[in-house]
Amino acid sequence: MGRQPCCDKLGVKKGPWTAEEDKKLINFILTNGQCCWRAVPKLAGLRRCGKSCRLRWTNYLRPDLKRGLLTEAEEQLVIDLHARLGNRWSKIAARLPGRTDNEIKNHWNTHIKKKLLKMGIDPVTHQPLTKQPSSSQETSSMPQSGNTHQLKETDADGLPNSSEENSSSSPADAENSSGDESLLLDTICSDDSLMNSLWLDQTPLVDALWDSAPKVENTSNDMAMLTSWEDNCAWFLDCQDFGIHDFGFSCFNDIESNALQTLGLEEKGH
DNA sequence: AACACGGGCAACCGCACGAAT
DNA sequence: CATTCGTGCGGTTGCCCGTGT
Repeated sequence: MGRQPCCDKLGVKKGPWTAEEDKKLINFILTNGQCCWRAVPKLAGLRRCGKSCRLRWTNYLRPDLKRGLLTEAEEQLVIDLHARLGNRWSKIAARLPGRTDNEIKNHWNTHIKKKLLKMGIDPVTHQPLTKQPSSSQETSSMPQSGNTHQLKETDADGLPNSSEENSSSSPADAENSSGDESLLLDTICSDDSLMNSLWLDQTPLVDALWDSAPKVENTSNDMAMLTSWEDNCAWFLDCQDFGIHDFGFSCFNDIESNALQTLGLEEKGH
């Protein structure tokens, strides 16, 4: 059963988004909410694929996005989550409100991977790189095998069993139970409360994370979050001319609780 | 100053999955 | 139950920009 393309390729614009298109999209979403992405381009007056609109919104335009480089703490959390979840970027991103899977994925590929390699850690398996050239080749030349293996051995949703995880008794842990690995994790996870939250599958860990982050501009203040976003998207201020505050911008007023809710739902949903 | 190269990031592509019909 | 549709996800690509020669 052949799938139809998500949109007719004819007349669909591709490539970088213009400020004008951004404005149109955000104006539409704020007016109508997120529903039926396929219809969005038409209704919003965009010559874009619905998919493209969704991506643009989720990865770049969402008001609750935290722009800028990942903090040290965020990076460490990503490393640790990756050790548990593998390349399930959306799951990892769900643990870092304000960050997108794409952003994390890019950051992983461009920064963290190298960092780990420098530290002598295999970014795929999270095992210390072995000296034998053949085995290191093995590990790095089977991109997903390690991860898929890990995934199969974690929960269906890829998250650790709360009770078992604390005692590092998961198979994945057993797999990674070399001294070096625990040393790495110890180094990474020096914050006990943070790690407890993590393994207990509690979203507030991110708050702890942000609180512990040295240069966090938003101290769980949603307006601060908005402000930082506005700082990064000067044009967004223009959108106020469209009457954003009139049509439901309040939906972003309680970003943190929304994020927590969303995360809770997501975990149940997946 | 000009060119080549590499890194970083935004965006696209194709597949998978779940809901709806 | 089979099929269709919409969406989400992960991998990959391509462009832009900074740096080195």
